[in-house]
Amino acid sequence: MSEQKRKPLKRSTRGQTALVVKTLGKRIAAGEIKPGETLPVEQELARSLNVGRNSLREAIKILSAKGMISSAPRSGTKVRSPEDWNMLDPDLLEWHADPNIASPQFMLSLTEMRRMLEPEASRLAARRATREDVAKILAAYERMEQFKEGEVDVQADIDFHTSILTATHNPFLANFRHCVVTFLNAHFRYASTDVMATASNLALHRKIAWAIAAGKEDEAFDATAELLEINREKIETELASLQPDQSS
Amino acid sequence: MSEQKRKPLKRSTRGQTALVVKTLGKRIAAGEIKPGETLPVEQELARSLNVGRNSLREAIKILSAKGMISSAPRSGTKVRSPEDWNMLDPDLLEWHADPNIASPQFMLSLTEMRRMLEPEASRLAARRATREDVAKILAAYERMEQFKEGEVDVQADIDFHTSILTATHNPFLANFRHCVVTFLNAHFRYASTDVMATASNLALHRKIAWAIAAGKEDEAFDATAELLEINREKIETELASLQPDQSS
DNA sequence: AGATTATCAATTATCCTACTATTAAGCAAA
DNA sequence: TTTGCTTAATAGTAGGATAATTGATAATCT
Repeated sequence: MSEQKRKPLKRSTRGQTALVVKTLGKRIAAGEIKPGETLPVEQELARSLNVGRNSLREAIKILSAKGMISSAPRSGTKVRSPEDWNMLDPDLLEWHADPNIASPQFMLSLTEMRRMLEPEASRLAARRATREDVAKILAAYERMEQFKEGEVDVQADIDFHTSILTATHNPFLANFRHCVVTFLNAHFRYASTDVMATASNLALHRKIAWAIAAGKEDEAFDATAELLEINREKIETELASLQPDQSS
Repeated sequence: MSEQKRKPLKRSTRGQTALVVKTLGKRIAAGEIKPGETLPVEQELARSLNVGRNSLREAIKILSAKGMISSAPRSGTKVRSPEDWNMLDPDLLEWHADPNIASPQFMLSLTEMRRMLEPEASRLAARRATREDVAKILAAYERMEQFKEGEVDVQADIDFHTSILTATHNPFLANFRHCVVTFLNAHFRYASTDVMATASNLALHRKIAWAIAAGKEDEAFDATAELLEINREKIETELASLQPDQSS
């Protein structure tokens, strides 16, 4: 028995912290652990999650950095109020977009943000895009075009809007791309694909790309506003059909 | 001396991690440690910062959560490209607004965001504000009004704009308050106070508050747009005077 | 009795040591 | 030059010990 390996456990030695972050983060985002509630004490929580105390603590620190929880000696670790959460953090966006968690309100709020930012972003892109920026936008559009009606390349759509945001050369707008990515991925899961893959949808994207490439600021703005307006209407009817009763 | 306590070191037992986060975060934000560069190995870095390895690791995890660095065994911990940083994180905003770090470009980008979001936010506030929301907005305005010409209550100004963003009942817009807070604080440090404490500035704020309270969406939008437009012009002239040569 | 102060105990914060798994880099063989 | 193996450097994980903070409780004083 001297050669006994004695560790048949799968016990991955890597990614423990990230796993705990995701587990707790999703539970909190889902409201499973409510604001104001106190988490179990370190030792107990670490044991129940099958990780060492260090891994748990590092996960706790990460969630604290995202504004979801706060710790203090003697008081324990508590879930903070949702208005303190950094909702624009990529992880929080992803967790909230989870099919089991995402609310219509979440999607509508994202849509509102897009309608405020993206038309103006297209205008700025038309003003400031470099040759490389324009090339990326056009390349993304061409990938969208190569798909037939009824099909849809979400990644191409994402790249299209992301490259426009990047072309504004405004770091905050560029960061907003996470919202767009989250929204489009979630929308793709919900919506019937024909919503995104219509000929008119493609035509509008082309109009935007050309306007930016030609430096026509107003046209870029208007076309983007039109695209998002159409999008908004579809979202609202889709969400309304998902839960027809809205009156309380 | 036999009773020497042998711990004359200040060695605070609290806040080590937060201190390391701030130290490294600011260094990275300032470009002192450049993207792609590798940090010293854990042991060495912990020693040079006078903290234990755990505290350092927790700080590293927090900075990773903000997108500033990434770690891997054998490769070390590297500073990521700025486009990966979560610029909307409150800490990153604060670090970048540091007088020794903040660039005119940073302030202009923030101004751009404000001009895109806040007029529309005022419109939404006019549409959705509850009685409590309106009360907070009016209270903040009254505090601004109580100051005489030439003086300025930055906190009241911050509360004014924050309460409007909250009144939109859009969690992403509400989160944008960190940008406004950062901007106003930084602006207050830079600008001569008379820029913010003019009678016309106050009058515009009152117009906004009343429009929201009365539910007049278009008026709220227009007044906010006007306020920010005036702001933008002042910012641009201020920044231009700070560094008159822009040609390369 | 009511208020103030002192004590206690629960909990996180920090530090330390040991061990593991990963992987870049160096080296040898084909 | 390419391929494959070995090695060593590094972050990841674990668990224990101690310190400091602070909410709760008991004790004391007015």
